[in-house]
Amino acid sequence: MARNLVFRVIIFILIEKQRAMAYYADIILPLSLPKPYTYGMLESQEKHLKTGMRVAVPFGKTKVYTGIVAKIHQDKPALYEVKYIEEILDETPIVTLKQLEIWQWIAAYYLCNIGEVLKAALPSALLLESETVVELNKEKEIQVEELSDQEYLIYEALQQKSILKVQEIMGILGLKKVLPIIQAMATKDVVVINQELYKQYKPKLVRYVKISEAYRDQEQLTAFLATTQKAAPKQYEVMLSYFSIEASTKKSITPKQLAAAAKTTPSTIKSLVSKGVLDEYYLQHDRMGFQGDTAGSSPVLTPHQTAAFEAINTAFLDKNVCLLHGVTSSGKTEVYIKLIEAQLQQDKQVLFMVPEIGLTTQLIARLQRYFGKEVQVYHSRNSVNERVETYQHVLAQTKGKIIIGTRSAVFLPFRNLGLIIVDEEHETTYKQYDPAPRYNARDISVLLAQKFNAKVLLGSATPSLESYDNAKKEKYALVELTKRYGNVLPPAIQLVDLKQKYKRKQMTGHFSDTLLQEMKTCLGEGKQVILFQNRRGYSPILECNTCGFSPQCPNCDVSLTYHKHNHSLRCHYCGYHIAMQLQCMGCGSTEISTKGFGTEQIETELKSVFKDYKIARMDLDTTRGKYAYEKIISEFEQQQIDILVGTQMLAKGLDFRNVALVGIMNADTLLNYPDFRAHERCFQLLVQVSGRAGRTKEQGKVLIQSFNPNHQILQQVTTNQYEKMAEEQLYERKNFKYPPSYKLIRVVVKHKDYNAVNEAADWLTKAYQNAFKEHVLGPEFPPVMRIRNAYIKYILIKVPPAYSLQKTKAYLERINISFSAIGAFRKIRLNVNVDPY
DNA sequence: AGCACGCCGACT
DNA sequence: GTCGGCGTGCTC
Repeated sequence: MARNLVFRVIIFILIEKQRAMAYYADIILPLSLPKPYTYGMLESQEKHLKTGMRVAVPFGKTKVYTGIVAKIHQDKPALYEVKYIEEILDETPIVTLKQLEIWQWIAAYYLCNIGEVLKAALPSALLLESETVVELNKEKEIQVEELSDQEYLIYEALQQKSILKVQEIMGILGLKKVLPIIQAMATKDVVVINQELYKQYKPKLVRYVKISEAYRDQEQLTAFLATTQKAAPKQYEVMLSYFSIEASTKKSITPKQLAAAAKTTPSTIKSLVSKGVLDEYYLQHDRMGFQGDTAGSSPVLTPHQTAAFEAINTAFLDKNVCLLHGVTSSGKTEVYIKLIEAQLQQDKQVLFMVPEIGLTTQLIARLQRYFGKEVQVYHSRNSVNERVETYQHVLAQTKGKIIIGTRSAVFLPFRNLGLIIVDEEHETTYKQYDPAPRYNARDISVLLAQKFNAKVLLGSATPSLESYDNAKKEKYALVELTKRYGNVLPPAIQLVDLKQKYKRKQMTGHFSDTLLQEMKTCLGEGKQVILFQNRRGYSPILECNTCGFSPQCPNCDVSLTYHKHNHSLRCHYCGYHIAMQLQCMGCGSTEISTKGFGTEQIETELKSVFKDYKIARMDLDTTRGKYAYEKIISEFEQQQIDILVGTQMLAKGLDFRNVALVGIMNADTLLNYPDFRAHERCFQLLVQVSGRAGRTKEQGKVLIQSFNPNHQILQQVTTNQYEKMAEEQLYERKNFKYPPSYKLIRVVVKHKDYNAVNEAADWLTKAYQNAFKEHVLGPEFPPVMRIRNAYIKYILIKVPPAYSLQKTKAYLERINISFSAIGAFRKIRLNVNVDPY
């Protein structure tokens, strides 16, 4: 009896000890899962593993994913058996604790899963994925006769290519279900199945040559040169060139460089390498090296800029965020540079956020001129490997204290951040719409700065109403820069009444006589013109004059836009396109007219009026390639283009010296946009576009064509009354319960079945109304109610300022969970967008 | 997000 | 009868 008890106690202690020794890790997987998953680890792994490292873990039956360690603990999960971490992928953590905290915050605030945040935050090359690959089993003699037809096909393919991916096998067999076949072959030992974790990031290695150790010896070398001079004159040449390059530069020598210097081909060098005279070696190279001079000297500020600079510094003494409201071309950049300089002196990192990288080449060039290789650029147009390099530089603080980046740059692993500048803070590109996380990088900047006790400077000529409101309520500091650089006068803005012009037949196409006259004068003086029309293509609607039929997209609820340059009809939502129809698809009539107009049509009209001038167009269609933007911009800068037609791309801080006239073809489309922010947006866009005119001493001119020239917003644009506009709009927002007074949460219901969407949206609306009463709007179809064959319905929840946003969200999530629990609604796609603007 | 499992229609 | 479609549920 007593012995039994002792025995039991010993067993108990052993088990407890065992249990106490076991370590577990909560892993964030880059998938849309509600919470991290717990994995076990071996004792040897436990010693190395730290929070923030990447691990490879099996997930599901076939896949291996890269996850991030969120927590290491000793609580054995009671409800399931854990799987084990397959491999630790990092020596040191690549995600900092601060980043993990931010991820958590984003997931909670924007109502998404932390895995989705992870996917957005890390460069994809850091997230390896497994792929099932099949290889022939070399250990075994294969009896071909014993294979089935399908198995034989695979066997045959494996003779050609030693490793096949599952995808490829699907192609070979023309079948979707191939795994059972492969598994059968594996049990017969014909093939082996492997999980290939492929490392996506490859450092760029550059090949160099140097003289080998043996030939560093003078005698050896002289002997070699003596024999080569006659026998192989080319090789002799190469060696001479080698020494002359080595003498003049201390840098490493590439074979290409050497071949060029000796006027020979790489094969000569190859033979020198095989003779052992030259040695090849490799060095890791950065993909985005900055080669250029740094003028270094800091800019000299004008008195106004100095005042602003000092005001910002003073503001930062007691506020963490400062809004810099500086009119277009007031020289905000110089102020930024001064601020960055101050941070660098304290050895701090600086994040410079820009709305879109393609339009910032001028800015990058300017910053590089001052800060040289300290400037790193991070954006989605970088290749995946380029992004990894920047990520690692920021993490290790090896180089690049200044990061210029688009919204995803807020996810970089900063260590010692001192300042975040958000340029053009009103831009909507800071908000990510799809996929989740639907975050606003401007708002995350504020949070990120908080973590580092760093400062945020929001800069804009037309601040967003939220930021302006925050400044008015003294949550943010406000600094204004009201004078244009060099005291250039703001452009003279004039409205043109289209109603009258049409009535009096003073229109040529879409141009009023006033606009044409101004253009002629301007071009005659050798100046450039910018024309703005916020719609691409030739015309958005095609209509048959006989039957009224107009071609629609089969997948979306929109009419197809006519694109003249490639004679196509395109859908701007899903990319569907067909050839331009010469006959009506409904009745066969050839009388087809166009309705509405886009940039292409303006371009066409221009070409017939201004035959002697070079005309170019800048919109999504003409800026597709990696350097397409840059090309158009530099051509325009160098005045190879006289008239530039474009969409809102033109509005972004481009600095063209020689533009004297800006024409806005039609301001009404902007005003009539069905969105509570339409007026604010219209004002911002028009002011930004106008700012492109007259950036030198002479006053620029802006003409705004509109059917509704008395509209208050247009009036406020012409008189440049930002404050008045802001006050009025803020008042209206408050009255109609919109941001910034109220918070908005938009729930989007999506499915290909029309009725299912309606029913689901109705159910949800009722449930929300129960909880939030009159603060629920909708359900409502958006302007385009079907995209890519899926119907969409919106429900809007307005959260009053007095309500707790957190509680509202918790409630909302609970409703959404009960929604998904209803079988009939399970197929419905639901997404939640917090601050959907 | 995959992927397997299970149920149902089209066709050898 | 089978193949392959899609809806459903699970993955530590």
